[in-house]
Amino acid sequence: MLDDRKLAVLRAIVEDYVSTNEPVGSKALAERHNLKVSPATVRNDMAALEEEGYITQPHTSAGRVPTDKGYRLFVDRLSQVKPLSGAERRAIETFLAGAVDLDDVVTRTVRLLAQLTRQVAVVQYPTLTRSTVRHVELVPLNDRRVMLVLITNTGRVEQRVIELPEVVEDTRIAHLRAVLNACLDGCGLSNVPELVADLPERLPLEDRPVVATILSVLLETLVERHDEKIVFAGAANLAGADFSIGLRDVLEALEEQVVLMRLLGETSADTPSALTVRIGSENPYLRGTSIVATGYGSGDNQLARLGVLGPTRMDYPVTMGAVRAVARYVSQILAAS
Amino acid sequence: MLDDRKLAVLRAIVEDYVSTNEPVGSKALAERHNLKVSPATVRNDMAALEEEGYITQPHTSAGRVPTDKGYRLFVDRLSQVKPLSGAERRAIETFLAGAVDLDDVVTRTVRLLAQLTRQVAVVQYPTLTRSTVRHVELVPLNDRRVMLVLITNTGRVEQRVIELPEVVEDTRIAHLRAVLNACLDGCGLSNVPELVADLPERLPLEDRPVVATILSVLLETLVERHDEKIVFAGAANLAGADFSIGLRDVLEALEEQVVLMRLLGETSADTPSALTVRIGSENPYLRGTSIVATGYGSGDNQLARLGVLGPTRMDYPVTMGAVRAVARYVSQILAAS
DNA sequence: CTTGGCACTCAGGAATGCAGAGTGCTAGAT
DNA sequence: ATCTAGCACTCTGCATTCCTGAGTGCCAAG
Repeated sequence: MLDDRKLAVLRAIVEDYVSTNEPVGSKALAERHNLKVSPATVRNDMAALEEEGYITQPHTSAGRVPTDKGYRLFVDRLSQVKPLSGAERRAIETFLAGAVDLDDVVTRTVRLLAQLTRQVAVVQYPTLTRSTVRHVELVPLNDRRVMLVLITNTGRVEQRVIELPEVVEDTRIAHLRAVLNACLDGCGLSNVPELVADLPERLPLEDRPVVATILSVLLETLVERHDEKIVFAGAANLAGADFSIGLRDVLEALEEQVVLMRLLGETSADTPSALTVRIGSENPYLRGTSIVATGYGSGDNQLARLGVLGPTRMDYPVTMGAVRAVARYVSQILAAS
Repeated sequence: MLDDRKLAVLRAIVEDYVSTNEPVGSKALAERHNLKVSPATVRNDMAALEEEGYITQPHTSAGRVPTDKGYRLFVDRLSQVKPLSGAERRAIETFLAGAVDLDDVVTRTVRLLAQLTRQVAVVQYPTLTRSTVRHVELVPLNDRRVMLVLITNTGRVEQRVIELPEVVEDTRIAHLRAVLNACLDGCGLSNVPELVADLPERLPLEDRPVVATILSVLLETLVERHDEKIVFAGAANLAGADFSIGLRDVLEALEEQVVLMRLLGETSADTPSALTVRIGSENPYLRGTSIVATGYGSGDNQLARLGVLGPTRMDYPVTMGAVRAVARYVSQILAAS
């Protein structure tokens, strides 16, 4: 049904439309991409492509525009991910290498990606699930309150203020800290609940209420925060773009962590580092936008996801190249620290 | 030059224009605000106001629109800050009370303010300058690296990974931690530089390179980060509004911490909790927008600033009320913790 | 000082008329 | 069987024109 030339025509339409933002007609197409056939022939092919739903015309006697289905075919079969230039690679490397802590890595990454793609970049904070406890710290604030600080091997720091059920002197706190660290140091976060389950029973009776309070906060910290945090940058890039839906809706979605999480999607279990591309209506949460995302993290230790969001009319090869490259570099940085 | 009626006319023009977004004419004005004079009289007053530069007409034979100078007079002399409703107050209180840590307080505050004002809200993280050291923690990561964690009495946690110049065993680290805490615990952050100045000299010779490294990072953390962090929310509210400058410029400014800081402005030394209103061209960094900001923090311990940014055509009394109320509540919350 | 009257101005919408790009179809060429 | 050329047709976008209504400024009278 779709011979090689028709595919070439589709590819040409996508490329031209993406770069010019104007419906592309048969004549211009035949000229610009030396297809060696006449506009009339191209028109026939276009009619066939339209019949199949790959392209459409905004109105009679206008050029053609790719549909979501057309972009999908383009991404799957007609395009190649475009690698970054050497200069870009070096820029990424030096920019990310300057980060001082995890927060900084994430912030720099998201800005970098936004600048590179000229779209909105989204980065999820590394999940705690797969990381391990590096240190647990209890800091007395006054005699009824302590601050719990949890440090992971990925450099993430979680903090919570805990109201104690009774007055506790600093020496007892110091002792509890030692107990906690002995119990948890180096353990995977996902194992923490079982590891601390019988902890109260192994301690003197008078410590149990305090320990119970502390543990409940600790567990809460783990489950509540474990992959919620997510940031974006490059909203300014939305200003020019035109979405089928309102700009307002897009901005609202960006500020809603939950929606943003859904947009980035799940890392598929088998191929976590594969690029996911969701085009227009394929995306149930924010139609009219496209998303290019991928997991990051070193090897089998997938940490979280990052990607970009933009209009359906997007330069997919370039965007995919940038997302993939940034994911690799940030994985590398995180693995090193 | 400006008698009472002329001022009343100006107030009416501002109020009508803000609510309708259309140039307001003499006839509509005389009707809606029972001024008890005829449109012709109003016209004369308008001519005078225009002469003085308080209002202007977009084109001949259109109604009048306030100028920046007009808004300024309105804010200074013709309007009263509008307090929030009881329901709003309760909503603020419960929403902010649910915060679990400083990060959460700031995040909730900025969202709340955005929702309340339907503008873009901006909140600066509490400054370290006036806060005191609650605890310094050194966590060994491996034999050449430690993580420095600095906890302040405002609940803020700063973290840095430090590369040590030589291999250092954990016991030495523990000792250094004790020394640092003995030296700094409870001290104001601004005093830290002088307090640690002679620290290397008071330690055995072999510890000095390590201590020097740690201290340099510590000092860096203090100066670099001390009031840089700033967040915003409610960008979606920009979608409808029309600025004299491009939407893109506004979004870009919002993502630029430095610009944002400038926009919020300095807390004036004498009246730190006063509302600052900067209107349109009064604002050198982002003309065409207005900013309503104030300091927050309890009593004489001013922590930082917060405010909102919106189009010049803004409901100042309501916005000012919301900003003031939120600043008070967040001050209260922070003072309690 | 206020008011009513009046002529004047101008933005914005509706109607009109092009010009150009692009299409679909058909008949002929390869 | 496929490609090509030609032609009539359709439709947007743009400029032009016209008209209406809101709003003004000025003046003379109350």
